[in-house]
Amino acid sequence: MKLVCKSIATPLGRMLLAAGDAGLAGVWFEGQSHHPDASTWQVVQSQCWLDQAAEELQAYFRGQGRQFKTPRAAAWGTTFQRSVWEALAEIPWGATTRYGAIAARLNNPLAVRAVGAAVGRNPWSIVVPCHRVLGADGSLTGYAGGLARKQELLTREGAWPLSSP
Amino acid sequence: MKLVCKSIATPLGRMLLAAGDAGLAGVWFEGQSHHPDASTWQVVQSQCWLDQAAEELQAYFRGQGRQFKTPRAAAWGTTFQRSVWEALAEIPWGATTRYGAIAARLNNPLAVRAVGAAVGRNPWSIVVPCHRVLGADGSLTGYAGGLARKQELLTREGAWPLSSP
DNA sequence: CGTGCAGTAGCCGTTTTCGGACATGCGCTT
DNA sequence: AAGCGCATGTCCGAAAACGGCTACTGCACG
Repeated sequence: MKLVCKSIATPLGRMLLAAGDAGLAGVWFEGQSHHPDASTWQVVQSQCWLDQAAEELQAYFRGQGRQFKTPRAAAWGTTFQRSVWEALAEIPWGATTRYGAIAARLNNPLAVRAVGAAVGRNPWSIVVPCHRVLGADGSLTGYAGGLARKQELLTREGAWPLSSP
Repeated sequence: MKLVCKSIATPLGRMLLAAGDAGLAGVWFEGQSHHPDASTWQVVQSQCWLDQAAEELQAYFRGQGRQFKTPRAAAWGTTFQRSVWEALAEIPWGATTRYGAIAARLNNPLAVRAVGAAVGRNPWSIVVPCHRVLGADGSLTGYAGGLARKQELLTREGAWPLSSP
């Protein structure tokens, strides 16, 4: 699948958006870990899904958008990873969950660590809210874009610091 | 690259031809070793390169065609493998060469064994005449389509048994 | 006696590493 | 004459290492 991409500015730094014909392929912070190799993608000014996603992201940062409706088209990922990402996508704005809870939902309660690894490779930063997953004790644990961004995102959503541990 | 394919009958068994937009992608005996996974290719009745190659193959088997002019478009292969396949393509009808000779031509005389491995993965059976490569002592050594076919091809070209070892 | 913290040992999918096996041929030893 | 070791690029399988984790343990404090 051929991908096109464009970069946008956000309050948390520049982000790169990528899309194919079928939908949004990914959203990454510049320089975050697990950033894919974008050298073969074609940089464009405008594209259907890119524009829609950019618009929704800006709305999110203005506090005016609480969910993303741009269709996603996974360009990578194993079966397990995709099932984790799907579960992530269902966490509503302002809510949080735990790695263990996701593992349990997948009927694989012992695969907690594997879930952590999969969450870390979520290709759609913010859009698929991997930042809403906390450790069993409510700690931030980790974030591919850096813990500072994770905390900032949760604060903006009023989900940090935790009210009820 | 999207590939289309079709199967044809030859005196040595059915063969599968595959092609992309730019040219012939490969020709394999049914069930030969290193046969690629064709399950995602679209089977077609007719296509520019497929038709030309099929015609040339039939002419070859009738003894009326001694070289193939259908353009090839490699869909796989490392740099090393492609250079080996290019060298193979230059062996004329009725002639034979040795694995060592090819390695020498590539300025890599020690890579004899690697040449053997690469020859074995030649995607264009017959069209790129990997059957014209013999062991240093003139033995048949191996053929992805089976030694019987290799011998039959060489016999048809009057290159077997060897006249001058 | 609680409480808190550090260390530890399992859990599981993915990634990375590693060791052979090959469509060989030359040179050297037995 | 037959056998062994080595050199080369690639693929493939097995094995090990590596994480955005957790629950449990043992120990040091009040």
